Amino acid sequence: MPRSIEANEKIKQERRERILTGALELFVRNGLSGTKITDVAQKTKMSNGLVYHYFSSKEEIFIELIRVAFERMIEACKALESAKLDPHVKIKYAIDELAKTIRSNPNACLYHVLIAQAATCDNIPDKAKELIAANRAKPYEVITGIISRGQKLKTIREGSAKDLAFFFWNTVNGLATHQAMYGKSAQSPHLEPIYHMYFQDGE
Amino acid sequence: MPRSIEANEKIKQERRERILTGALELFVRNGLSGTKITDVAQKTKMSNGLVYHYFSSKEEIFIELIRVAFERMIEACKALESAKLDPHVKIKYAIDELAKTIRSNPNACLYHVLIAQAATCDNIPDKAKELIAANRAKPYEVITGIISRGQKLKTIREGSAKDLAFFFWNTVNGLATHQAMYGKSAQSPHLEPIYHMYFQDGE
DNA sequence: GTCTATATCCAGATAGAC
DNA sequence: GTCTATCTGGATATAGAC
Repeated sequence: MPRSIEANEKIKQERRERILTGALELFVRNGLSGTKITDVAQKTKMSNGLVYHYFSSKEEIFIELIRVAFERMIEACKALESAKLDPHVKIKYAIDELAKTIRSNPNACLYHVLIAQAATCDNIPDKAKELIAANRAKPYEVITGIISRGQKLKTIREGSAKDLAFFFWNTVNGLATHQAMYGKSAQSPHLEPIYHMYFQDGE
Repeated sequence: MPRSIEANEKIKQERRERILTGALELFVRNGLSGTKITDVAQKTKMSNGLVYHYFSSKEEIFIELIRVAFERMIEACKALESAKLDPHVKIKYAIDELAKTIRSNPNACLYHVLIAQAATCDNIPDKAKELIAANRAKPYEVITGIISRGQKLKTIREGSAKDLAFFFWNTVNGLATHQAMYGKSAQSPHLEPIYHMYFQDGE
């Protein structure tokens, strides 16, 4: 019965997805240790045991989420890096796109918050720490690089490019956290104040 | 023996302080549910049971920390509100003072982070939620008010005062989180980019 | 006031039926 | 593949000695 093997594989993937999506929201709201397997099971309408059929432990779910979060983040960074845009346009584009994604894609939003939170936590699996250590710098480097180039061209304000990159990601984290907390009901802040950090007036 | 009663009272206060300080750091790094009473006991060099002599539960410690955190925050807000400064000077002053405190006072810094984290969490005691609900808006209102007045005087950029206040506190949270994570080893970002959100060049 | 020992409970993870 | 029942460990909180 080759047909059913294929179908099973599909179910398997769908189940894993459901667990990951449900756990993501719970981890963001309650943290790793604050989330019980029972919570994940309830949220995904599965039994306790079934969750363990797809993941060998709660931590494994967490690690997988962190892995995917960085995978997407790094991918987006690379796309941004290689885009054919002037640096100052690129920065504005990055802000706008990230804000748009955060507002329209709850899942992507939660991934941002997960990374932000995980980076400040001590009691997460070693594997997750390794992933964070290995990937954390990349987004900062990309933004720092773009800003530096813009500064050489005088289209981005002078000042420490690293600091500007820090505030860039801090803004993104803040928007994501805000959106994750208040959801659609929240009025999303306008981004003009952020532009002013990077660009002269009239840009 | 009235002398020893007095002395005991002093010990009691000192012990409570030690527990609160130790727990604060642990809660920030590991979250409420990620922090075990044993961790608190170890960090404060007390026995497990002694901690329970001063606080009836882990959650009570947490609630007390949230209470103190807001108490200080609100106090600082009121002081700022009633200061005799032009609005735009006041905003710059607030940014500078908050940044300075965060950099030089690890404890104050952790209080900022605790509030920021707690506000996004679901699995905290009801009492803590109430405290957050009751106090959360105040700091935003204060900053929004100052900005509005500055905008009327044309010394602060136009735009949604609420949004500017949002970015204000997001910046503070980001600086505090950064400082709490990397401590003294971290290079603290320069604040010029932040000023640009609020003030025209040449201010 | 402080400690050790322990009761109790709950969450993570497994086993085995269906 | 899915469920229920259960084992096991560890964490909260308490009791009682000093």
